[in-house]
Amino acid sequence: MRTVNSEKAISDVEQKCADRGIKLTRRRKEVLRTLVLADSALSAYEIAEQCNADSNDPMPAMSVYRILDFLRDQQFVHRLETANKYISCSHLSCGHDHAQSQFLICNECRKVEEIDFSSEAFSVMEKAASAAGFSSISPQLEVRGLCDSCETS
Amino acid sequence: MRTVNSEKAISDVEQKCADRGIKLTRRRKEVLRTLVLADSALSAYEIAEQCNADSNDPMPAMSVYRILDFLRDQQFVHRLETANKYISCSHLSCGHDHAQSQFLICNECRKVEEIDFSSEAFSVMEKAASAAGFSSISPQLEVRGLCDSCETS
DNA sequence: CCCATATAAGATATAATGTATCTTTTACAC
DNA sequence: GTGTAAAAGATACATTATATCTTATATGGG
Repeated sequence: MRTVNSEKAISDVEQKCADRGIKLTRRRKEVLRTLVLADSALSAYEIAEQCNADSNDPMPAMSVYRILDFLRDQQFVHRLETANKYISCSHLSCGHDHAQSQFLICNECRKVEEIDFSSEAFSVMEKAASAAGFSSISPQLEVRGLCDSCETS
Repeated sequence: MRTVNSEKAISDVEQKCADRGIKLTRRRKEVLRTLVLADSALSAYEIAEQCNADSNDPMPAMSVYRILDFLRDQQFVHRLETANKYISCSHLSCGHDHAQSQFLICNECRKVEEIDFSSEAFSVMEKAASAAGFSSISPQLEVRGLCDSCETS
């Protein structure tokens, strides 16, 4: 569990919500905390399960989906389209915007790294896309692969 | 419907199967033909539906999944992980291998283009991945975006 | 303080996608 | 023809997600 900066991340999110005039309700905080503490990306039903493990007030899966929509709108959480799973943004405590997000996903251990590709890589891709008749490309990119430790083992 | 070279593509696949000593059965050919004729990527259940529209011998969805596994093993078909859909390989009639496949997917009209990124783009990404602790990355890449005609409209 | 309103959450049903497993059929070598 | 292996059929179920209607909570204006 990534406990070290978790509470700071959550209070930073609370601050951001206050700034934006939106509410980080108890339920929303539960979902966010679960994702921030998780070692890996979680499915919506896994999130519900983990929330319910710690609490006697069960979180229905439907609420998780609604809350994930909210958290994604606010860029606190990302959806990994290739995995049907959700992960907290790695920039919860940063002051600036992170419109772009690129993920490396290990096919073996499912570890996920959120990285920043160089703008060079992005412009190379945009050029290729443009040549193929695509005028713009999404800032979220998911690249599957093998992490170093899974590669060697 | 992309009828022009469809029959050629299918007979080329038949030839490849013969060369590889594997069977392109009637059912497998039905699924492949459906994908080759399709204007867009299809879900497994859409494939079943389309096969059944033309035939009075119903294709169960489970068979579609099995056949898709086969066709993907043989690289005749790709699975779009970000869309949970399947699409025929655009190189069915090529003689050489296509271990790599990159897709541009329009978020608006769902059009899919299979392209070849420059090896330069790939090596830039590999470098970024390596810096983040990933020793190898998948040759299949899916990039979402907007195609020219959806962008302008 | 109380009510009206809006937002959030709860509850239920169901759709869409995919896997597991066992049985039956078909193709093919002998 | 018969035995074997591959393919297809059939059934059940798991997982992921959406639709919709109801109930609860918060918040601002009288």
